[in-house]
Amino acid sequence: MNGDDSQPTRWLNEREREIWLALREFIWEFPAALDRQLQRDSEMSIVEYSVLAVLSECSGARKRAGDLASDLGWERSRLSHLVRRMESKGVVERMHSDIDGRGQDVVLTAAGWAAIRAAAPGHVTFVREAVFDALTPAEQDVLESALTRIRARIAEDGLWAGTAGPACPPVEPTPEDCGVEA
Amino acid sequence: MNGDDSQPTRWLNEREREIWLALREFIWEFPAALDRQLQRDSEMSIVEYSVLAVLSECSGARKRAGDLASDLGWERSRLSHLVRRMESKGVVERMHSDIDGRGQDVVLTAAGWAAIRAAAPGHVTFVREAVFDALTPAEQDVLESALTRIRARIAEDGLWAGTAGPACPPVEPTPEDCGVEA
DNA sequence: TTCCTTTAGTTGATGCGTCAATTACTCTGA
DNA sequence: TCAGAGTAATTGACGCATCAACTAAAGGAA
Repeated sequence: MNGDDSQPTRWLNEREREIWLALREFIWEFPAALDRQLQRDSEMSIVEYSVLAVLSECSGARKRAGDLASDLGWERSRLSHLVRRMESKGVVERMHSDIDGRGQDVVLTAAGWAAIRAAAPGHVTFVREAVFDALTPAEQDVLESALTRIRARIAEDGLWAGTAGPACPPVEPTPEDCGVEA
Repeated sequence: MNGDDSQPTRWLNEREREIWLALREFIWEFPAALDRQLQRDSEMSIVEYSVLAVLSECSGARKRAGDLASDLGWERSRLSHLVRRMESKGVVERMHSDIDGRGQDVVLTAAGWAAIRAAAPGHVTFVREAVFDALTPAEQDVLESALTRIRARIAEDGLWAGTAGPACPPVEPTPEDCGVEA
């Protein structure tokens, strides 16, 4: 796909332009809006939330740094920098792995648990009200299918990088599972 | 909307979680994919492209910095930093305004024209093939309507910042309009 | 064991966006 | 005509992401 000069460029028509502008605005503003909601209500960024969320879902609230990075679809170094900053805020800790001398585990602290438990309801409510309450189930299906097809097209071209993993847990964070007091 | 603790949080169910993960991945990866395509094929970023695109569509390929910033939905300072970098690459120039001593006009140079004319076909083709060729017209309508409603919901909450303007011209850049040779 | 390769994670340099402060100019009203 | 308020744009500091080294440990083969 693309890179073929033999055909004249098919420019967008008026209707397509409208749709494209809506899509374009959406992809720039929606992530920023997620960030603003969390910053406003919970004083954390969406990326910090993502880390806490993934940790809260794994047993012992503890995970190898590399696994965490690949769950999130991030580079190791991005996670490393972020974990350092989060450690200084006291929401996570680094502990060296029992099984691999090179490894570092990232662990949720009690403060981290408190932070994710406080932030999750507001975040999920925001997503539910902004997205799910705004769309019928049929529209939700079309949306998912459309986005998935767009993704597949771009992946064919080798331009879809990440499996920007789970994160933003739609399920309730349950410290009990991990032996940490709520 | 939001901020109401009186009702229990409505967590996402399995189906909603699936949809949310698809949407979430999409909003993080799609902008990055646009950037990669332009970087790969035209050695420019999507934000540089946006500036060139807006300029290419205005008469004289020249526009007040402030107007340009608001067209793009950006802060003035972001544009100022970017224009400085682009000026050093030779694709735009700054000239002080005739009508307002405080003002600066940003002007497309001949090299800037060449750059946008070379990049636009590939970019538009990428968008067409990734988005429009992947969706039926009915799906395109649902998509636009869904995104617009989500946007409206978030705007009610005061969390939708920008009118991330036009940019990424779906129409062919035409230097003739501006009295610059192709 | 010893050497070599691979892997885990960190670090520092760089680039970009945001925010607050600053400069320079315009506009308004006494 | 001049003081004060408002506006246009720039600048510098800071936070975060990316990339290219770099350190340290694991794994494999002779």
